[in-house]
Amino acid sequence: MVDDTQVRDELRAAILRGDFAPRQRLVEADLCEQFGARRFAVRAALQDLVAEGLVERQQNRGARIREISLDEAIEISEIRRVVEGLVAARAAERLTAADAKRLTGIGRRMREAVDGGEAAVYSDLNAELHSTLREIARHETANRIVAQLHGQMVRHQFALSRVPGRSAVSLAQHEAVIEAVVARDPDAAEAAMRAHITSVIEVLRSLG
Amino acid sequence: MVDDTQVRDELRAAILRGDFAPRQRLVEADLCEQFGARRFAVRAALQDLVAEGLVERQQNRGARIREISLDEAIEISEIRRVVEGLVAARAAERLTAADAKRLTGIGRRMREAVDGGEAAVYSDLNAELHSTLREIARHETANRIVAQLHGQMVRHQFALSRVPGRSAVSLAQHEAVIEAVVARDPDAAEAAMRAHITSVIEVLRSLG
DNA sequence: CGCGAAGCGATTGTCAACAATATGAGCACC
DNA sequence: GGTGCTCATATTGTTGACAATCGCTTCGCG
Repeated sequence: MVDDTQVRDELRAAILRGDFAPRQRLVEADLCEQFGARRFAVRAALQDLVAEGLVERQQNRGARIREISLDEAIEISEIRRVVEGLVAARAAERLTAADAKRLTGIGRRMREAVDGGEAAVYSDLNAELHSTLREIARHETANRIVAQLHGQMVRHQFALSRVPGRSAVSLAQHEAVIEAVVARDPDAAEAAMRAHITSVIEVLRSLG
Repeated sequence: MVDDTQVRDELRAAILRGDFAPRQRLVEADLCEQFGARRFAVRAALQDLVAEGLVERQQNRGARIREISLDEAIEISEIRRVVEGLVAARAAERLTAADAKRLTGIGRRMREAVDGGEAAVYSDLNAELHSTLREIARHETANRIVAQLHGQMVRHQFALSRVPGRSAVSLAQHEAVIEAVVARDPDAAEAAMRAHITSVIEVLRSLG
């Protein structure tokens, strides 16, 4: 059976993968064919993705991929700065010995990836670090918000990763975050995470 | 004609007004009658409110008012602490002379309300202060998130306002926020707002 | 009397057809 | 050649009807 949450998840994955261009129209009939679903399910999926901020709808003109401007990407990053700061602080408070091992392992692999010039690997580790911190922090509300905002940023995230020399700067900041969390110092962890995302915001500004 | 956004807005208003109890079932047919709408529109409205976190749905068992536990209310307040901190800082940066006048006016009326023992008036002014700051900050993303989280908190907010001696403590904190914003000091404004919401969180914890 | 199966009413989930609307092409007219 | 109008077409919005499912009651059987 074709579950409507399945259509929603597949469509979201396709959007995050970059299968659709910003402002591209999402014609319901086409999506039905693409996902082998009924129009009813597609419609429900679209409504959900509107709520997630990935899709926008206009009365009688259907749905299209929402375009996130650079200004909005900066706003989103400003929120992420404070919310992920909270996540980092809380991870520092709740850290177990096993968590510490995981984090230092990610840090080591990050350094290896940067030294080896493996940009794609580093990008994956970046995602892994942030999501591991969220896992450690166990803050459901924060996780939901960060996940949603992250989804809206995918396209800009890609642009970020292509800025030359970015990974070296980013690596040092990530190591500072890991160090503070492993030291179980919430204030330092929050400050380090905020410093990291502040630098992301500065790069975004420089792209304007 | 009965617009489905209209049903959604009315239903949301009813929930925020406290017309429904937590965990109360929302039977589609009843809502149709109550709002004079078709089931189609009610269904779409419910789906939107699920996304807003006010309603929850279970397969084949329909929708009910989502109950927000005290723990979750604390989590939500932790997010609000950092996001409204950002809003306050940004309001301090963007403040105009007219804005300053509005804020000091709200502060003066707050003090009068507390001195006069008018709890309801003070509660309204509280909401007005926070929303005025959001207006001044003009941070769309933050506003959306705060509005959503605030909606989920209504019931607990009510409990808060009934804590004896709360308004005197709260007044001083609000005045500190206003003072810092009017002084155009972003860091002080953020700190003052965080201190304010920290105290809200402590009261919530004490209720557990 | 206890227990499980079957039936029932209430409610939600799904559908295919129909209505309403926007968009763009073709045409008359200036 | 340009401009505004009309109409065809593609697409979305809405409907009432029907199917599926749930929780509960009742009934049969040991």
